Amino acid sequence: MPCKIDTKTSCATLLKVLADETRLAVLRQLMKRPKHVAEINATLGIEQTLLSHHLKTLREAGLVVAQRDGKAVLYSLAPEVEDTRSGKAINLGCCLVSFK
Amino acid sequence: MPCKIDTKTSCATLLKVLADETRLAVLRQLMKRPKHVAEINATLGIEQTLLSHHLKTLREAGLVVAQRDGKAVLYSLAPEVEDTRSGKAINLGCCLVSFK
DNA sequence: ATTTGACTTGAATAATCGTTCATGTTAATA
DNA sequence: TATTAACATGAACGATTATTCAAGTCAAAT
Repeated sequence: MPCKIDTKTSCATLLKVLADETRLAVLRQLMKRPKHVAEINATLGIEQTLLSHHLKTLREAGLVVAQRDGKAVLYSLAPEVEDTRSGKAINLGCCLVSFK
Repeated sequence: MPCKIDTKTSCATLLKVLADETRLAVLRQLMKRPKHVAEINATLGIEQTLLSHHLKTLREAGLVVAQRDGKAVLYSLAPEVEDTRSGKAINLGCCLVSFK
């Protein structure tokens, strides 16, 4: 499935991806720096398979990108949604969600 | 049910309220000015009873406030979430959602 | 006092989403 | 090349959420 950040994708659809405790926590971590799955999960403490599903949701929405790093996978915030100014916000195109 | 904008309410819970096409459309209208239910629905074209349910959700989340006006009801953006600077954003406490 | 207009509410159903479990993939190591 | 570590996927199930339908409230007009 392609990236959801295009002209067709509604703002509500993208906000829905953001509107989850786990996924928000992941994004907040990746706003600081790229991390491996295990590292992300260290502070979450949920089942790895569940995190994997959430990461897929984030990927398909175009909010994060994954790249293999040995037998691990490194996740980072997608460049398209990165807020270069503050580094504390996520740019969904339709709206900007800024955290404190 | 009380207002959901308090310290206990998670950001995800509030974002979930925002993450709906209809509710977003309503908020965008109310960011401009207060409106009656019928006026809100004029541009939405959904069943009135359905809009009423969405308005309830917005009310319970503390995003909008309602006041009777004759036999109509006037809705406005809740003062707590209003962004006094831009007038184009919604302040959820945990984060600020700004539109273009 | 009844009717009408403008909305709200509750209950039932339909649709979507999150979680779990079993299995699959990929890359390094033995 | 078999094994293990790190992660992904698909299907099934349970929990939430959206939508509809029927009934109810409240204020103004008749």
